[in-house]
Amino acid sequence: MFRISRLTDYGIVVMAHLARCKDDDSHNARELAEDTQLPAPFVSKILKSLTRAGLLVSQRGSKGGYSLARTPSEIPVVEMITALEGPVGITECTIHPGACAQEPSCQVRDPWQRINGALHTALEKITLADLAEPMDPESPFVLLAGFDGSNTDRTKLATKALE
Amino acid sequence: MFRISRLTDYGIVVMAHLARCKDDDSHNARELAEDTQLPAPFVSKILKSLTRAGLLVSQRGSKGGYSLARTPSEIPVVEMITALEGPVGITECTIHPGACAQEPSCQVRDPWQRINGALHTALEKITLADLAEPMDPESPFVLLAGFDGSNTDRTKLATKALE
DNA sequence: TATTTACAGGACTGAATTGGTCCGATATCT
DNA sequence: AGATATCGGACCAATTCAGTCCTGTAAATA
Repeated sequence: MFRISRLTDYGIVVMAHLARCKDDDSHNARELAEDTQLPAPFVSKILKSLTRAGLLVSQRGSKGGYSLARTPSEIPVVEMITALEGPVGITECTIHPGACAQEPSCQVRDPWQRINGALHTALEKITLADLAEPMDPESPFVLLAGFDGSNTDRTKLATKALE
Repeated sequence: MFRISRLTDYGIVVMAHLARCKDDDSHNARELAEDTQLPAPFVSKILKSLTRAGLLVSQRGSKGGYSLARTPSEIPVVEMITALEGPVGITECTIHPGACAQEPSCQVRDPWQRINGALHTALEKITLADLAEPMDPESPFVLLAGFDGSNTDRTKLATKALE
C-alpha cells in the first residue's frame, strides 16, 4: 500500500505525454487517450480535474483541447497529486489537524509531521520535466541524506520547511 | 491522500507505547488498548498482525501478552508499515511488475521507481526508536538533498539502493 | 486435572473510497 | 446552423477499510 491512485498515475502519464509534445497547440481528449492507450472517458475526467487545478488550460469548441498551463519544469509533482487526489499527507492529522481525538497526547505525531514534510519537499522539487524526459542516468535525482549528524545547509532548509 | 491506513497508524502508536515501557515483560491486549485509548478488538487485531510479521513476540495463557521482538532502534518504520498494510510502493508496477499492460512502453516508470526507492530508503532508516522518544529538536532526522548536482557518497548510496 | 486467562485465526459487516461510464449543457469554429 | 469538444456532475459496480465477533488452543495456577 501507500500508493497513488490509478487516477493520479494515469494523470501523470497524460501530463508527461503532453510535456513531450513540444508543440504548444492543444490536444483533445480522444487524441490523448489514444496516444496513452488509456480509456477515453477516464482520461477526459482526469483532464477536467487537472484543468480545474490550473495545471492545464482548456480550449472549448471545435479545434479545442488541452495544453500545459506552464512549462514542465514549473509543474511540481506534488501539485499533480494534489489536483487528482487531494493534499499529500501521510497521517490524518497532517491534513485535518484536530480531527483525531488523541492528538493532544499523541506521542508520535511530531516525527510523522517531519517525515511528511520531507516527502512533501521532495515532491515539490521533482517536476514534470523530470518525469517526462528520458532519464539521464548520471543526472542527480532524488537524493536522500540524513541520520549521520552532518549539518549541511540543505539540512536546515529541509527541516525549516516543516514548520 | 497518500496516507497510511488507520490500522498502520494505530499499530505504530501501540508499538511506540511498548517501546517507551522500558520493562521487558509482556503487556496484554486489553492493557495496551487502555493505555493507548484505542478500541480493544482493533488493537488485538493489530497485535496479531505485528506478531505474525515478527515484530512482536507473544506469550499465551495467563500472564501472557506481547513484547517487542527487537530493540526499538532495530525496528525500521518500513517494516511496521509492511506488516500492517503490505509492501510500500507508490505505483502498482513497483510491487507487481508486469501487471500493468503498458509497462514496456511506459515513459514515467523509471522516475517513479527512483522516487519510490528514495522513500523506501528513508523509511528503512527511520526506526521505532526515532518515533518513540520525545524528539530532540537538534537531532538530525529526515534530511533531504538533491537536485543541486552535488555528487556525495550518500547520493550514490541512495541511487544504488534502487537497483 | 479443572479453571481461568489470553493469544490465534478467520469470518463477517457496514461504510467509505476508487475506478470507470454516461449524459445534458455550453462554448467555439466553419 | 451544425459539428466538435470541453464542462460539470450524476451515477454505479467493485474493492478496500474499519471494526466486531466467535471458536479454538496454549499456558499458568489452584
